[in-house]
Amino acid sequence: MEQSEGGSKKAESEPTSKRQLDFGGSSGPVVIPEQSKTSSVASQQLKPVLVPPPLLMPAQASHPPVRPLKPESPRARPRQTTEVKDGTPKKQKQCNCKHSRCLKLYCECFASGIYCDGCNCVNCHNNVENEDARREAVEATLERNPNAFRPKIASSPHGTRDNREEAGEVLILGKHNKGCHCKKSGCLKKYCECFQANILCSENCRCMDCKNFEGSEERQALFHGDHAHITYLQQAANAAITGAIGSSGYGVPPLLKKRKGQELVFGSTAKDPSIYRHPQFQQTNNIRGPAPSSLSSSCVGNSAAPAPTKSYRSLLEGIIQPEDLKQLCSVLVVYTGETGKIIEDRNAAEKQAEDQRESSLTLSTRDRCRSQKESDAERSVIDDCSSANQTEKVMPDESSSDGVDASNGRPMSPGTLALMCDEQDTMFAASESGTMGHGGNTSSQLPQDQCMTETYAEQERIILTNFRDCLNKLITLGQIKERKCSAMAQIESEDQIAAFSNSNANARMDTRNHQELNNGAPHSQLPPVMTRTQMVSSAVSVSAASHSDLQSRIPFTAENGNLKPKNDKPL
DNA sequence: GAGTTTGAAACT
DNA sequence: CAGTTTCAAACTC
Repeated sequence: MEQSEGGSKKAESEPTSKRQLDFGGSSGPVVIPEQSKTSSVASQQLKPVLVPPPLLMPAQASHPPVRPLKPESPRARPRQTTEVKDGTPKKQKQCNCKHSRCLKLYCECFASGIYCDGCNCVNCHNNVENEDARREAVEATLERNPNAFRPKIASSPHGTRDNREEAGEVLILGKHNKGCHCKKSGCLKKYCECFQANILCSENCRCMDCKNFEGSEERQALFHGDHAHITYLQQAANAAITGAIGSSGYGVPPLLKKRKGQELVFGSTAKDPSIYRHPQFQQTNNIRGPAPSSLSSSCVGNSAAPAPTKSYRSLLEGIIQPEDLKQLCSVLVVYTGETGKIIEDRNAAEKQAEDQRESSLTLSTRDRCRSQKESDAERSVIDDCSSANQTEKVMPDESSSDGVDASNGRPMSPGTLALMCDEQDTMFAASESGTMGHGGNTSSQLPQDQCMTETYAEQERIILTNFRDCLNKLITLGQIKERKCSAMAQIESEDQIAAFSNSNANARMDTRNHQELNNGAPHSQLPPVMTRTQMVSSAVSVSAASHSDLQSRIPFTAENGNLKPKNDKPL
């Protein structure tokens, strides 16, 4: 090992000026200004802080992992932690390295990209005076791992903001890039980098007997009690961990314990971890909490398969994607165009009729009644469309291809425009121009204010009614999926128990089952699981069906920007 | 504060 | 890439 070369206890010898340390090229750290001292650390010089680019977010900033905002172990040695409050480091960590010369990632200062300063290390080379050695060490480290100085905690699109957690002043966002590999700590101690960074373990982790997942009773307890309570719960957690580990090794429940070189019985070979996103697939070891199932408790992963994601996932997550929403919005936009077309055509017809009658009468109440009747009829037609059983899909740009966008001069209500917010780029401008009419001649195309109001109301009613139906369909689909997941989980659990009770049993059956499930192939005992594509297709087809059905039922077509009755049907 | 435990990093 | 060793922080007593 590299050992002492004349202990240079550097704390007194080093300047603490900000410096750009060379971390080997563009990936090197960026100096951030020395933090102003706080009263609590007035006696301490803050180190020049160097963080790898990109600049880190407060909650995930340092590398190694930031200290949790809460809880801070009551026994934590005060001098060691980099307390972060409101993103402001209050105190720099001081390492105690003895054998690494502070030139390896063992050293938190070095790993954080900062010079040692005021540390208790021995034979430190992580200072200006040993810049060459330090640079070599940095290069060697980067050679081993190019991301060595990058943040370990990546913000995650799947990060969760759980109300309960937020209430407990804990923000759980991001995930560990490499994941932890804890075996004995239950990921509820600061040994665990995830826990230390105040994040949930993720599918990147290969930990055993993980309790650092959303819904974990132990974990929640840690974040909700007062300090004494936390201590008590920590002890309880310790007891739980100790007891769980027992003589049999890791705290994986016997039924679920992973045998070395063998897949974890439950779902270790699942290709799609999203299957675990259902709460019923989340870890519930020793938990009788929110998670309704007693399935897998271990987040033991497998190199071939990521461990389950442990944060709560909506039933519709993975089914409804942003693009799906966009599509749905597009469908709504189409409806807007269609209904606007209908209404405008109706108005035009009315106007024409009026013109023909000319000076005879003013607009009669009879027309009003007729308008109302028609709108009711149209609404019923569209409502009907919601349940149409078609599978045609609607492409987002279909509205434009139909020539039924707002550029045709159809009025759009503010509410409808709001619905179209996601279509701003392509739709909003068009709708604006549409509102203005061709050539911007508003007065010549728009009906009277009263008619506009009625038009808006009617249009919105139609659109929103249809949208409501779509949402109802989605709810139904989610419920279907929930039921299937529940059934699946139950049968899975029974399979495991049976497999383990049989000494010859192994994980292959479960593996196969999971593969089947994840491939959407029929489970031997289960109805086929609806895949995301199927769900989305179904959901979208609700809209698409409505749209296409609407198209076929609406007695108008848009040609050359003008509305014309289909088949010369009379209005 | 000494000793132990733990898990990441480094090494083989 | 898996197993082992080294290391320093976290933790216990």
